[in-house]
Amino acid sequence: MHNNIQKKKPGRPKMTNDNNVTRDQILQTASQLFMTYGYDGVSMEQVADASNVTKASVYYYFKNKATLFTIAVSSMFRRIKEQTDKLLHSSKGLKHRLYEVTFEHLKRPHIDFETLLQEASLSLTEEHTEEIRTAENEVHQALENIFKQAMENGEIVVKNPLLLAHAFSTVTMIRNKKELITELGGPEITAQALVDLFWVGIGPR
Amino acid sequence: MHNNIQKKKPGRPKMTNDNNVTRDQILQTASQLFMTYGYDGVSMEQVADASNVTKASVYYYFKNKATLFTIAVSSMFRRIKEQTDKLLHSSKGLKHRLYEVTFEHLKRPHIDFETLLQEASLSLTEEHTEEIRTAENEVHQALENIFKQAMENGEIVVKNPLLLAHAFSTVTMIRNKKELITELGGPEITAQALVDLFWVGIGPR
Amino acid sequence: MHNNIQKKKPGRPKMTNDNNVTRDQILQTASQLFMTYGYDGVSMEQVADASNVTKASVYYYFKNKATLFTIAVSSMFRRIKEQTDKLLHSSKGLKHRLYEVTFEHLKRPHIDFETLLQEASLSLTEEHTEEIRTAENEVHQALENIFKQAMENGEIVVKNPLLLAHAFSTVTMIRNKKELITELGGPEITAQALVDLFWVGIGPR
Amino acid sequence: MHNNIQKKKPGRPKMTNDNNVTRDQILQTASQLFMTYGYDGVSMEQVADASNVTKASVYYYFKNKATLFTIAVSSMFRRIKEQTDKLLHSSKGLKHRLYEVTFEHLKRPHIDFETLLQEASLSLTEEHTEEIRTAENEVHQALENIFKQAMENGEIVVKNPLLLAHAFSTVTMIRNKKELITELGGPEITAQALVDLFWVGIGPR
DNA sequence: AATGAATGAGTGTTCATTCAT
DNA sequence: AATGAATGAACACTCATTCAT
Repeated sequence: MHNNIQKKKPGRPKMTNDNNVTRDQILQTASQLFMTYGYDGVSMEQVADASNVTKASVYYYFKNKATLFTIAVSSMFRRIKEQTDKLLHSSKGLKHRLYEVTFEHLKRPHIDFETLLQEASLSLTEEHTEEIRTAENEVHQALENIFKQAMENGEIVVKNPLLLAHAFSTVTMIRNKKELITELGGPEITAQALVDLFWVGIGPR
Repeated sequence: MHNNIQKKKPGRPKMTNDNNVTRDQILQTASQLFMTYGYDGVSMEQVADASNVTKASVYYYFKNKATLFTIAVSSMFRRIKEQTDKLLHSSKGLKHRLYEVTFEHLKRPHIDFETLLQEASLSLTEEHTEEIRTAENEVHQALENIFKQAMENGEIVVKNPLLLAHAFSTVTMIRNKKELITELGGPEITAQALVDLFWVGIGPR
Repeated sequence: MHNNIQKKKPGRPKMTNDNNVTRDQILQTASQLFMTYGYDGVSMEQVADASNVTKASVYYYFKNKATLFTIAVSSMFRRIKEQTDKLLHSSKGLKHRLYEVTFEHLKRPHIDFETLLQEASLSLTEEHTEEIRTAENEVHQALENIFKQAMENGEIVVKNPLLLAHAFSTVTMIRNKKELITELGGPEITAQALVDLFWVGIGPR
Repeated sequence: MHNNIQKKKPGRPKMTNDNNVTRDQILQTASQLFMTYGYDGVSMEQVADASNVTKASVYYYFKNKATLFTIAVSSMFRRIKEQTDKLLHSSKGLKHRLYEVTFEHLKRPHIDFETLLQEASLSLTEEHTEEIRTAENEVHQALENIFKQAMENGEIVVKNPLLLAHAFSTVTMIRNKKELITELGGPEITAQALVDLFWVGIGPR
């Protein structure tokens, strides 16, 4: 519209959020590092080096380590939630879908969220923790939704879908136990066995 | 029982490694701290202060932090193993015994062993890790034995007792999630619900 | 006087160094900040933020922090000198004029010039220091002129007007000692008492 | 006394406060540096280097920079107070004693206390500031006592000894103005002239 | 004219470790 | 057996400064 006189803004144009390659690079690098080595196990210099920028650049984008951690972990949770959500609309049976979630999980290297959070909590503010918890809950709710859907379909019989979601996401934490997984015959077989265990329980028939 | 009679030895008792009150004090303090705050989250000074000795004294008894950690964690595992072993000889049904193990677990504050180990692993030598793994395995074997016994009694039907032991010890890690536990109605009810879930599985009847 | 007639020039006025609103804004903000928090106590980012521009803009107008400081402080000295000069032509008695200078001083928040300069001196070049000294001297000379005038009028009896000027400007530095000023009954009374003290001395009559 | 069985304390004997050469070395070095370059102008590394110890050693004795500053400045004030107290009992006339105080002051290199404190105040806690203020007040009170004594002796006629003490300690701050002092003929003459000025005032006779 | 991005050098602080006593 | 003193290496964070746009 000719009414909108577009005064050219002075100065270097700001990168949009979607188009900030450096920031994204740092974020992705940071998530991986934090998931692998924990909060204290990762230094800002490590993050910088692995992102091919300087330490000061990391601080240009993120106020401090706690903030970087919070944003990195939260955005990772959101990616997981979206993956899980997609499964909700899959046509396959629940058992197979659980297998897929478990398998994805066993492949990725990471440490226990809960422990990670507790380790970091000394350095985080209330708001940081809250933000992460919110993102984490979204994952659990996505999982809970899958279970609810299966209940309505008569696929499973269970009382407490929320506890189920937690238990399931926890049980899949048998990871990094490389020796055990190898002993059992690799990630595929382990995933299959875990889901089976979960599915039939251990009580007598 | 004549085993329990503590005959007081004459003369000044020799301070052996097993009979050193200061060393034990440090060890116990250290385990608690490591379990609560992780490896990096605990400084040698903290351990010293909480043990009412000086930092240098801690180094008098333990060569370095990695060694202290290894010994502290291993001896803690051994204590847990003994507790679990006692359950093996209990006359109660398996389900109740699982409930007891789960309940004990939910009460104690601690972080995920696996994560803890991974966090520390940067500082540990091969031998350290091996020593801890050995102690940890003893716990799992004790648990596995309970499951095996139950299989022989016909109490449960399951294929893979080792995986079962791991899965069980992992699932009980729904701890520190105070909010979830509260939301579900406290540790007793949560423990009961978890065991139920494990017992009957989630598949259709 | 025809000198004062400001003929408005035709056409778009050229932005000269003296007629740049952004630059002036930065300068004024900077003087205040430097006077309040000292040289190291003020960062270029603070100056930029308080001036509603970006850090880079500050560097567009001023080569570096030392230059900004020099220009900001010097121009502030020149403003003070002009105020002091006006007093020279006042019809009131010297004692009252001293009271006014002292009172103005006690009201404004600022730190010791000398200390400020010494703190900054590590970062300043010879020329910078020279420029500030020159501006500062002008203030002292203005004050010296007031004293000289009073001597000629027979208002005061004193040997060394320059030392007097320094001593006076120094003694008025009893500021920021809010507690003392409050204890003595506020800035007006303190100003009066200080001038009195200076006027009659402390020796026996 | 033979009743006091002196159990030899284990470990390296603690250095008493009077006999801790390293700590004292750091303190003295720090006072000088802070007085010369201000709070921000002195880094912990500078202090360490100038004290011939490592940075970590400085932290062994002083919790942080603010604490080091507080203790260094306070103990310096206490040394000054003791010097001033000695003058109280001197048999010489007040004018001569003032000359001595002024001369001592002009010789030593330092920056304005008030400004120094304000600069540091951003980093100091309430308690730190309070501690320094207390030490500073002791100096002023010692000075006030000298003036009171002189009043009782009929040596001087003045209304407000506390203001006088402040004004005097402030006026002696004409230091570091090396050029001025040189121009006037050296510290001795400057000190003499300042006291004269203070003594007779500037009003007409 | 004005700005977003990026950085090198430095600062305060912590911590595991050593050593003489 | 136990300790005070001392340190090197690392870490989180800041800041003055530069540069392409």
